[in-house]
Amino acid sequence: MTDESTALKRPASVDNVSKEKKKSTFVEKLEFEATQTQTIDVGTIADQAWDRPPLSSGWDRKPIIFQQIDAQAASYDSNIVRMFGVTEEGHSVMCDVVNFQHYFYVPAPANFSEEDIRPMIDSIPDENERKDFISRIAAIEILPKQSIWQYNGGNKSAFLKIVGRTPKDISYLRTQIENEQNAMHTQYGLSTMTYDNISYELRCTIDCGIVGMSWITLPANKYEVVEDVDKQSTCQMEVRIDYRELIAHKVEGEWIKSAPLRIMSFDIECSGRKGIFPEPQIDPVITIACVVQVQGSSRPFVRNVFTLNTCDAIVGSEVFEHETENELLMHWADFVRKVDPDVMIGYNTTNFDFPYLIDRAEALGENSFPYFSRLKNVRQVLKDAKFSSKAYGNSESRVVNIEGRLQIDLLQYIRREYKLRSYTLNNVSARFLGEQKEDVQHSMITELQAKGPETRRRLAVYCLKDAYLPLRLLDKLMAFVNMTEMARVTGVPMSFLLSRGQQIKVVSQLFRKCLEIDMVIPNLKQNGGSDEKYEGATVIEPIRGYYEDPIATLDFSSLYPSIMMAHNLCYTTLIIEGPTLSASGMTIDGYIKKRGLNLTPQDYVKTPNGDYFVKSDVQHGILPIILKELLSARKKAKDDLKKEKDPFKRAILDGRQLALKISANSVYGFTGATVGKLPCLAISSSVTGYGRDMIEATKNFVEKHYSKANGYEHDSVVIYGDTDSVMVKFGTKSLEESMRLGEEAADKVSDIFINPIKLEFEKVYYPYLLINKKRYAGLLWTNSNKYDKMDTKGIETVRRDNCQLVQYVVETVLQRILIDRDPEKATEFVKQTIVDLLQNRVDLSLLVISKQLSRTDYAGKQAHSELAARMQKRDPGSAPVLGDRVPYVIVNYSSDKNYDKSEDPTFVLENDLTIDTNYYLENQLKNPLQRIFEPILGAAKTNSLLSTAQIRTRTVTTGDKFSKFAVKTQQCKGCRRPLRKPFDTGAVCENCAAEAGRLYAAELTDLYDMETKFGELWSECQSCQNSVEHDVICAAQDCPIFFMRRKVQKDLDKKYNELKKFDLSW
DNA sequence: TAATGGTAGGGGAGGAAAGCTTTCCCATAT
DNA sequence: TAGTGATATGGGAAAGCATTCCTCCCCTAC
Ligand SMILES: Nc1ccn([C@H]2C[C@H](O)[C@@H](COP(=O)(O)OP(=O)(O)OP(=O)(O)O)O2)c(=O)n1
Ligand code: SF4
Repeated sequence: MTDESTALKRPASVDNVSKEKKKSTFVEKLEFEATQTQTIDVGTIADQAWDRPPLSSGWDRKPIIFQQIDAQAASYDSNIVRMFGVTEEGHSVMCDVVNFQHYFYVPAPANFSEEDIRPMIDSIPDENERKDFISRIAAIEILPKQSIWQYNGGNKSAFLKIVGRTPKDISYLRTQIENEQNAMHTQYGLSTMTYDNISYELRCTIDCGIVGMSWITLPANKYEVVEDVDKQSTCQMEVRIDYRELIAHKVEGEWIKSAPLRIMSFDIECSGRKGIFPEPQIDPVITIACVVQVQGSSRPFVRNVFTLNTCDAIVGSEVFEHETENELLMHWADFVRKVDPDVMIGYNTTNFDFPYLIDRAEALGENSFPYFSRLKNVRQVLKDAKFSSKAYGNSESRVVNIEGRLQIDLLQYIRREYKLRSYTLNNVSARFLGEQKEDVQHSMITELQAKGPETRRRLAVYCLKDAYLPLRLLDKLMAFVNMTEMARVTGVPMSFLLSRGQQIKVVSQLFRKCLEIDMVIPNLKQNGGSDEKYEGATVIEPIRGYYEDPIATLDFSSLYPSIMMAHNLCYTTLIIEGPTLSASGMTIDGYIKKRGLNLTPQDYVKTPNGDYFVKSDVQHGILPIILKELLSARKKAKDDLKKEKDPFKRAILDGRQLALKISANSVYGFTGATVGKLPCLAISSSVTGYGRDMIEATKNFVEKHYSKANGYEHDSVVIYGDTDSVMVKFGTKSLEESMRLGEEAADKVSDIFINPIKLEFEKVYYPYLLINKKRYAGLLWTNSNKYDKMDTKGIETVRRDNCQLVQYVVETVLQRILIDRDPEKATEFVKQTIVDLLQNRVDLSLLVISKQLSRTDYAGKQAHSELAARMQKRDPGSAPVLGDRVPYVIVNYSSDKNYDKSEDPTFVLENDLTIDTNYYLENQLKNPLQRIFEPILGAAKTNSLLSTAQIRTRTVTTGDKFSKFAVKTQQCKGCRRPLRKPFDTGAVCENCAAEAGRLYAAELTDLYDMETKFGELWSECQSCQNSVEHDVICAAQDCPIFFMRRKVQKDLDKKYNELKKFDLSW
């Protein structure tokens, strides 16, 4: 779509170039190719350096080899599967996979043959219904297949494969057959149980062996080229191929490589009214910035900004100015089509940028705007989507279809992969990129936009920076690489990784494996999901206390997956569930005979849970195979981790192996998911049953073997253990000795169990503070020379539902106790902190608590949910929504309920509300500290440290108790006596008037200190915003600097006023 | 055309329930 | 405006309060 209407009013003016001499450091960072700043062709943005490489002639007679980025059924109503991808040279490809026919299976009735098919269908009484049925059928075949329940009642081997054309046909046919009233069922005994209904999005890719982000070869002469005039897409190559002709490459050898994908990151700015979040019906889009980079390269090759109204030039970036918003939007859409990105990324693009652009264009009546996908005639529309899972929480989003372009919203990725207190771009970039990001409020954006080309330039630079950050995050977090790996290992398209859960990954793998061995999966009727729970793992009752001897930790590696592999637990190997067998009153022998199964007692095992499974030499389970693959991918990741030295990269690699571990554990979880596609509690509860037996056996073995009775110096004690681990006190004081015993014990225990079950000696805690189940801390040693780090589990240092002050204090206290071994120093620190807190000297940012808003219908009132509701009333646009974390502080208020006292930190700053320091002492600090100190100092000392009375005396003696009243009743600056209004006009009372000179000087010093402090903060912000010539306008909620700057500013104002009073009295 | 891995567990907060004390009202004795 | 003895005592209901227990919720360890 060429677009003459997006004429640029004016190329970036030449005058402005001179200003570039004094550009900020950020802009210099942005600068990469001076040639790119030349003036731009008016009217069109064709012929740019960013065009894809031209096709060589005769390409259509050679094989097409490309990396596929998205392969999904084109629609519910068609049998075309549409693939988009990129070749190694960077050519864009769209390939329609044709002739694929969707299908499902039904067990054939007894003694059924080809000849019976027609009469059976003819038995449908209603003529229209029959015709409808027949018209949707493409074919029916009788095929030998096994149900995955082969031993558990489903030992049919002949299946009818019902072939339709489109997913819609299949859905119709299935509904007919599953209906118990249907004549084929009542007259011919056709089962109403259907098999192999996988979501149509995956069906074809599974059958073709295509996994997410894999390479495809379209052999020469096997594909058909779509002529330019008929092209539906904007891709360079548009072809069609029969699904049987394409070659899907396994991800191995050379096919591990990646195509040069184009990633475009963008960000938009909207003007807003004061205190109101921008609304697309009213508030215009004023700036859009884009940065485009090839995956894997280190430098963007396009940077540009689309502005409303004029804007001064920016070195290293193109500036496109527009007179109207319509032009701006249309020009941007045109740019997207021209630069043709394979991947579009940003921060919160799913819930903000894309919906805003589309809604805004609609509000402006710009109907031709929402066409920036790779399909020319497909409109981009918004659809509401909900996601709900225990692990990822509940959330709502508005998704937009952009055919052929992957969307990666970094916010969503980071939310899933990293547990953070706050997910604002400011906080995320501070954490991962080590730099604060200034945050400009919407009313300020409006001001910048209104003033002139220079401030608009500032806005544009700000927007550019925000557009570039997601790219840097993508790179630094290796998000694209990790997602590619996950898509390839689990087989799902990359887009599923952010929009779907764990189930779909398991389903994808399960169906692939079943297809290979001719097995079919029943479609269980969704019976509303019974909320049946089963018994999980054992947590050994801890022997609580503070241990100054080394505690060795033994841990089964990948416990549940290895149990499933060792005992061959799978759908395909289940003979019968324990409860069912006992209900029937039969013995297992009797049952096997009755079923006519050819199994001897050596062929199967009974799990601790009482269920029976066949051994792997009879039938090797599918789940164990899947697990093996997942674990080997994990092992690779763990090996990379071992090699890496850089701490940040290690953290990233750790995340990668963790994601793979969770996927493996989710295979177990999937069998226990009663609301899932294929629950099988026999498997999941057998797994946990084995696990319980194993931890018990391990504990017993260790305690029995390492005992005086057995010739050792001490009796060992297992002081704690959770699911797959035991913490052993061997009794020795020597670190080396405990490590040696740990190694040895791990080997001995491993020998008891079947492969691949393995107990590993992991680490020694020394010293070790065991507070409670799932709560402990200790110094972690993996070698006896130097401890690795302090490790804390479950306690406040790793939790996000308290304030950072608590985290900081607890962390410091633990360090002083565990590392310095100096509890005295720890108590001193606590005392000082409490004094600081009660005297309001603790920075507000340390007092912010945040909790996730995880539902819409809370049963009771909660601090965070009530605050969210109040904020909703103040400004609906900026209030937290489902799935967001709500930051709040507890302030003094007339109610004693926390849900009344919670308040938005920014609101607190703006309205000068006072913090309820007592809450932070009593409800935040006290209990966690008590739990730590008590095992070490004893109850008496701890109580005296933390008792209210003691704290009060300590605090009062330090004075300054009146500071919080200072605002209300004016006091003499000298003696603090309340000023008597008519007599004492100035800052000091009559009595102190003589001393006024000295006091004034003291005040001046104070003021000077504050000004210095403010100056420091100010210049910190200026360096953050990379400009010393501009005022600081940032209001970043997560930045501690912001809070300090505001507080000092307020204090300064107060001081000025006080000093003014001196003037009066003199 | 729905889709959502599992269980165990600590700990904070709110709110109902149960228990205790105080207050109030009434009947009765003097 | 109509009706008025005064006082002490005990019992029981109602009200107020503190405590306990349970449930919800968050987030974490496996
Ligand atoms: N997200 C998780 C984490 C754990 N588990 C279960 C299955 C695990 O096998 C078992 C033990 O958990 P670990 O955290 O010790 O993890 P693994 O033993 O699987 O891996 P490894 O110990 O090798 O890191 O708990 C689970 O179901 N889901
Ligand atoms: S407050 Fe200052 S340091 Fe913090 S993000 Fe804003 S500009 Fe940067």
